Amino acid sequence: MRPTLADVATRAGVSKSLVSLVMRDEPGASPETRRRVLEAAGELGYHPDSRARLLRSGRSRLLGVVFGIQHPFHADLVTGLYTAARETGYELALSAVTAERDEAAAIASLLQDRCEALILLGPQSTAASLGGLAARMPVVVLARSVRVTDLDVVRTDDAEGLRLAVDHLVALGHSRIALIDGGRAPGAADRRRGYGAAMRRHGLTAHIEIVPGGLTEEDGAEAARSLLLGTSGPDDRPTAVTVFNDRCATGVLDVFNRLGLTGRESISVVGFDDSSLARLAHVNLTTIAQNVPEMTRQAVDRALARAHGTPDPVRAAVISPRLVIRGTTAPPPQR
Amino acid sequence: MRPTLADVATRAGVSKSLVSLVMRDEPGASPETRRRVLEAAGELGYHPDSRARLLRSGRSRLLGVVFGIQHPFHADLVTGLYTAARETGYELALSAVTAERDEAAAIASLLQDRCEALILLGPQSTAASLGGLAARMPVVVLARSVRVTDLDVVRTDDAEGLRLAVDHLVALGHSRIALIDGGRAPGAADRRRGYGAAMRRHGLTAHIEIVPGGLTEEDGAEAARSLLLGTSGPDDRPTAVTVFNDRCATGVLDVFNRLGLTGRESISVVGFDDSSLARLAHVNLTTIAQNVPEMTRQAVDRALARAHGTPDPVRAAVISPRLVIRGTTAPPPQR
DNA sequence: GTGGCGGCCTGGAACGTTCCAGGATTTGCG
DNA sequence: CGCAAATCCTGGAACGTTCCAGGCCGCCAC
Repeated sequence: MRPTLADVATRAGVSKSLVSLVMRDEPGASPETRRRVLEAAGELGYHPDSRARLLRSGRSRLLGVVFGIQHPFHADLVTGLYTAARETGYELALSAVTAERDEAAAIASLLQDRCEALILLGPQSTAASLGGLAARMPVVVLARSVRVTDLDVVRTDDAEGLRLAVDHLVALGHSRIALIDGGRAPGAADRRRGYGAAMRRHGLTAHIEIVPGGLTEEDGAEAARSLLLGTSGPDDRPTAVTVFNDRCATGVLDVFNRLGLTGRESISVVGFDDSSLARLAHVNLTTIAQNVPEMTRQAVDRALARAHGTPDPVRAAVISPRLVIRGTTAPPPQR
Repeated sequence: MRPTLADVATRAGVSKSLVSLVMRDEPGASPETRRRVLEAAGELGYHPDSRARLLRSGRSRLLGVVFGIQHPFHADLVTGLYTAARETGYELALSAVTAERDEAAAIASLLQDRCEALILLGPQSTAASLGGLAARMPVVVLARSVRVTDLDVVRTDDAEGLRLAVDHLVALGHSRIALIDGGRAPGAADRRRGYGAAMRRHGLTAHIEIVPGGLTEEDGAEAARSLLLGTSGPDDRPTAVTVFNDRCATGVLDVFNRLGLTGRESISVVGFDDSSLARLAHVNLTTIAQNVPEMTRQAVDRALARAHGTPDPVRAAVISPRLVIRGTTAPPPQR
């Protein structure tokens, strides 16, 4: 049986209450007893039982997080959430969405844990069901835009991201710039809009070309092939392409490399996310970086504010992304 | 305030105990009252408080899982664990290791949750500290071999995996087969051993070549470059390479593709893990598949057996891997 | 001296559940 | 018809914490 407060108390020769004080680092115990209590706890290998602790204190100091375990960018976000939460003294309760465990199941399992708030990473649920959830407890949606009241949204300014990408490519001298799209993925619609607007602003309306893509390497590879398919040669193709996300962009790059598109045939590629993937030296992908530390900090802050009954009056935080120039973009080849 | 058992009880005009029975689906209530209770619970939006429930019942029905959030293969394992756990009626409590949150912190946070057992994915801790942990609670180590009593180990037969890889390459006609190594990573030592043994068995002792590598794409890319560096041409190189894991192998492939190593210069590549990465059509990596469903099922079963005081007498489950032939291996080019 | 105050400590009542012992009421059966 | 068994239900004691109301002591100021 695991040791309890009472065991530590008898061992140290004090009362349960005092041990409780010491474990929580609260004032009210002399340095000497404090030392004795900690020693006893150590010897017994005592760890406070969070269940009992939370049951009694009413507040769980727990933040529920729903994320997609196969999604590398979610890994970056969870990493950020952990550090943001640590500063506030809250713990994270993770619940993963997998191929065989849907979002509803992931959320349901957190509901039993009495989290004080829920942070959902790029959720797929309908606006209606998110609304229903938000009516029952504080909810923050991260990395997806959703028009529902009673919940906070923290997301990147996707349109601006694509403006940055297009501006960069135009500045390098490109005009035939295609977009490989994310379909129904969170943020995809905004990125399409941003792409179209930026192209038009540069007077490149005629060169707008949107290729269906997706979130995975696979989708990127397919899109890259369909981009080249049926073109008669380098003159008949975009000289640059901006891609829905880094993962998809590596698929695109892979196809380009395999086909040996270098020199006169080379095509610039811009990704999105600045995931750890993009930073790898051999990939070295120019990309639009989402501001993960800022996003995760805001998500945690807003979740807690809502939990404490003082929600931020501005429901959506739209964070500016930033362009990271690496090796996959260059001036268009002379043809 | 969230409704409690007592609220439901008064609303339905019965005792707390009765409501408790009904909520747990236990016999002992008439169909009619059962209906009334469920109705009352529904109207109030009642959800049982798992904390109180677990506190009282002593058993948490919770399995702690420590995993590396940046590690794609761990994502596959967690997915398997979820489904394995569901069949047993247990829930998973996830705790991630991130760049800024080490394994000790991940474990400590689970200790507070009174999990009935801990499953550690490829842990980095020393054998000694694992032993200390195992003395205090049931522990299963997954995907790493560790010589410690009082804990279960579930792992792939790494040596056999490399034997499969080498046999396959030899059958194709290769003799100059190099290994790109995983260094100190879990399983790496066994894979080195298996590689050496298989090469010797085929009389290829002279061709044994071990290149330092690692777990990431980056490590793979570097190893690939160093493999080619200083060789005078195709005749001076291995014709095949077997790589520590899929992630590292994609780095290797990437460099090979970029350098345009095709036809007469092409080099076969075998990965390890059969992660979702390898299955992508454009990567199409020949690899050694770890049997994830079997490993995760065993891990959960052994964790529970240990938790219930009936540990499997055989402390280590060594699962056979299987060769998955895809597109990155072929007979050596005629030179 | 005595009152008061601050620092240190204790006892016991919650928190929301489960579990146990037993109280009614009905049913079964000789 | 009576007694046992079965069925349905209730009350209250746990589980391991936190929190509140106090108790004891020594010290200082008047």
